[in-house]
Amino acid sequence: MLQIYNTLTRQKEEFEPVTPGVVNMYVCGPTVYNYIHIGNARSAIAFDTIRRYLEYRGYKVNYVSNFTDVDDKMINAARENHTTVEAIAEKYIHAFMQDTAALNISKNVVHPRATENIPEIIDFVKNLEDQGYAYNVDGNVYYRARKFPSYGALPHIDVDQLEVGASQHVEKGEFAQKEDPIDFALWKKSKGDEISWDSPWGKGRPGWHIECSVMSMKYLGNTLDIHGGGEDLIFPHHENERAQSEARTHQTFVKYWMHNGFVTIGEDNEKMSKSLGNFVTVHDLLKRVDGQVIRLLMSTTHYRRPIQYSQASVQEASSNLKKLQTGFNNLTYRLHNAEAGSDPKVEQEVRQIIADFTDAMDDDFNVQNGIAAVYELVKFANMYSERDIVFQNSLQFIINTLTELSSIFGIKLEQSELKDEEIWDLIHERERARANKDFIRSDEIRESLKARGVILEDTPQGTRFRKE
RNA sequence: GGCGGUAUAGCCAAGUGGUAAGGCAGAGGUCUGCAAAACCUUCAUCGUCGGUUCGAAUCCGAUUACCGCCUCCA
Repeated sequence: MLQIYNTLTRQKEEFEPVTPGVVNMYVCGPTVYNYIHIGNARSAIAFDTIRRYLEYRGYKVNYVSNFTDVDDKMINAARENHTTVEAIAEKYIHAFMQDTAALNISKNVVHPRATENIPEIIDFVKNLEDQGYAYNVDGNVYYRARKFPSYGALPHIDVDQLEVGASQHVEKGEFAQKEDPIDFALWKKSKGDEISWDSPWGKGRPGWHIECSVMSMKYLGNTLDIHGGGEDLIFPHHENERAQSEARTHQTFVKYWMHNGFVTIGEDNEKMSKSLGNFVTVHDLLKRVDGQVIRLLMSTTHYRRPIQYSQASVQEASSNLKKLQTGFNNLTYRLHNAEAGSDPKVEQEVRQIIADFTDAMDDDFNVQNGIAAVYELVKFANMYSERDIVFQNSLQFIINTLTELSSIFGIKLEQSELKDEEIWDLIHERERARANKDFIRSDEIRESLKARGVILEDTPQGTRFRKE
């Protein structure tokens, strides 16, 4: 039984999607005014892993993640770079696709953009206005938050105790126009020559929250199974989405609200964020760290807990990735002299590990215990592949299982290949030298290949190689 | 000020009443021509104080520290 922690109820709940066998999930994507940092990547990775596990469990997953390609930050970035909002969006959406590909995030994602859904956004806002949930003040349209009875339920905030402006991020002028400080903008009047669209309220552009309501329901229906994002989105972003959407449809907007914890950095473990300026972009990190390492680093802490980013944590992830890859490589190497048939005890053991894995992941995606099961499998595989006699089917079963479980964490395991004939010649020459006990020559070859990134290891079954 | 989270070995991190999973790093060992890889052994009484209980990392109370949200944020 799969259980998911729901931010709304603050409890783990049994997972039952609206339509049996199908999961409609929406994950808030970035505002594309900059390269994504590893905090953004954490969110993308956490939900990609969740998605892959749901698919492993047999669900058909419809996954939508937006690009917010118009807002104040976009406009400012365009202005500072003397270019257009569209050009900024194109540049960083392209970078996003490259970065997430390097992190092996599934490409099977619908990526709608706010600017491609303006008519739908206007319709949505108009509907809220007609229902009395929204009001127009001089071309700015606001949502009447108190009219939505459960406003504050998702973040568990008592609206009357909200200390307005406590985060010191509110523009002072904005309050003057609103009926109530907690109201929020659905549609913003354009200032001067900013990017804008015609609307019933004059030229303007969408507010921050509206695009997610519109696009999620457009692609996934009125009730989403899962809506995810970083925990900083709980309030106001997701609460406002919920208020808008349920006011519009009078139906439950989301069954399971899921929020990931932050990536922290530095001695104080501060939240990494663009506004604090303490961020590391994925774009830069990929220049010196394998995407798979980042993927594993982000995959091995429970999604609701913070992850500390440091050199040490990267190093540890790197060691663990190597452990998986080497184990896989050694296992695959044994195939060449395995005997036909299978050992039922192996299958029994592996099935137990799979059960442990599934039990862990079913508990709100407990990846630490899930990955522990994978390490257990690797240990078992290492012991098995060193036996004198191994069976082909058993070996293949372990290989398939290891490949499948690792892929849920976005780790692609592959056997090293050597296409360079010269290297093969050297390997064969070394085998002859060893047979003649010419260890000087054989060590020389091993050293020279190591310098070229090819590690040779002698086993009772022959010389095994892997790429460093 | 309101709300929430976290504190377990050098580091990361499981574990919700019965005498502390796993990983990284370290130490010792086995295997090997030597290596490498792998395997084996070894390494903590759970922030502090008090309480409940036959028994608590796990429940209750208090306390300390750190982090986050309170309309920029994943």
